[in-house]
Amino acid sequence: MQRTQSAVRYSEEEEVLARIAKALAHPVRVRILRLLLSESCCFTGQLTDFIPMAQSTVSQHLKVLLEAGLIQGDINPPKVRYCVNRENWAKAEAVMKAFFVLPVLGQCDCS
Amino acid sequence: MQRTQSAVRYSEEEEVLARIAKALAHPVRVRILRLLLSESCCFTGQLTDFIPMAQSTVSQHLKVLLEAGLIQGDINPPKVRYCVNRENWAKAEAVMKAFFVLPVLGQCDCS
DNA sequence: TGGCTTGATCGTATATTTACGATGAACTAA
DNA sequence: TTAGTTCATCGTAAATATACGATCAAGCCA
Repeated sequence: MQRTQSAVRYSEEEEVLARIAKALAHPVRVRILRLLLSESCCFTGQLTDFIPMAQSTVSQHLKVLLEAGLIQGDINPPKVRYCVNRENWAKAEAVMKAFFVLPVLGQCDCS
Repeated sequence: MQRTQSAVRYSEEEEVLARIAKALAHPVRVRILRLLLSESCCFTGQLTDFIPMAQSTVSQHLKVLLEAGLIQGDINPPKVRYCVNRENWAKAEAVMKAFFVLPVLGQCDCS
């Protein structure tokens, strides 16, 4: 059994899926995405009305989603309107689906 | 705009999805799951042959997946055989699917 | 101009994650 | 019993994530 490291290289799929998952890995970001998805259109700082957290914290989570490409912002001072990035959202869905579609093969007598 | 906190409560769905996503949020864990899924059956420490990391680190990642319920281990000393927990895997797939199935509603003129 | 609103960013504290080597526990084989 | 194998756990270091208040920037309105 190998016991030391030797430069880990991940495949594109591994990296991409992990990156998407990381963006979804906090309940507040899940909520933000659901709010953006369920509203008829984009959203603004009303987000902070639905999310009982400091404004700066919400902004930080928005940044994470933004950097993951899952949302985009329309700067319209003094307001900013956020919405789901449809293209990347579809990509994320496809990546997730492809991952879960892998069948659990064969029989296994694990306890 | 709200600027201070006031006890954040998340819905079950928000918590569950974030928990699953967190388990998938590292490329090595994605790889481990793919290995377990693609092999005809369970797996053992051969994992460390496919993953160039310290054995203790792989074990740590296995623990994360284990605690998320995505895999299970069959202790068969001195070996341990891991496999995907089919039931929870199906649940995870359902939760993910339900999340992504939310349509991106309406039109949006975000930049 | 001065003050208001919105929202990002900064500085900071704390918690969690990630990685490693070393060690320990459990069982097998000699 | 002794030695070897497999794998978890411990201890630790470094990086990242999370949350907050304070502040800054941009634009509005009076």
